[in-house]
Amino acid sequence: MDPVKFFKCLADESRLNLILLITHVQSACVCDLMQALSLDQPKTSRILAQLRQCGIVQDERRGKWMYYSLHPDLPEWSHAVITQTAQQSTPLLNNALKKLRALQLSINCC
Amino acid sequence: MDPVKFFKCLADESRLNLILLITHVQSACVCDLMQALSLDQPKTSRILAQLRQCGIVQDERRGKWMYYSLHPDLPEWSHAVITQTAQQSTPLLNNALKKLRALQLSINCC
DNA sequence: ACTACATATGTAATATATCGTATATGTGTG
DNA sequence: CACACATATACGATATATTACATATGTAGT
Repeated sequence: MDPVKFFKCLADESRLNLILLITHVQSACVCDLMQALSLDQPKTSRILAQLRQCGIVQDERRGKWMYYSLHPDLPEWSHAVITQTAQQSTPLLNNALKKLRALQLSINCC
Repeated sequence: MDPVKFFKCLADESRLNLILLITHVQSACVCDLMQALSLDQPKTSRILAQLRQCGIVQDERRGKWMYYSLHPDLPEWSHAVITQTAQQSTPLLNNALKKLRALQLSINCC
């Protein structure tokens, strides 16, 4: 994992929030993530693809849905950076996390 | 310290290497840093200004020279991220660190 | 005050990243 | 196989970041 590429992924509000949301809930589908952060679908998908290419997340298909989670082979140092950061809370992230958890409990989708 | 702004500072090879060099040697002047990384003077100075504005480093004048060091008020989480990353070694950084230490021992400047 | 040296900043050109929109792909269901 | 839904990608427009070069500022010594 190249440190510069890694930090570029964290250097954008939407990307960072997606990473932190996934870190908090272990695994989530695109539709829940985009709703939680009020992002549009192409943007969400594009960002997740970027994070996947970088090795930060992995995807897994379950029926129609794609589930994203932190990549299990993430080097320890980068994993540590992410968990350090996940403990920092911003209003936006807190709010999104609350929404995401509610979505995951509901039976709407996924 | 806004996480996104912070990670933007780390998301560039020159900026990251400057931060990591400073982390390793505690304190260094601009001329030593630019030589160690083979960067030109305006670029080095501009980057250090950027990092200062972001609260990552502080500067201190000693005669003609400006010394840069990590900012003492850096929040714990960002300090942890930097030290985590500083333990990762890349050939470029190792080489620059060796050069920087040699420069700091010499009596050429500073 | 003049000079040499260390560092900082202005500015325009260029490169890079991001976004919105349209469209494509993949999956399950009738 | 037609349709609905979830997700992915292509592409042009726009914003943002980076660089190179010139020049400015600050400091010490004479």
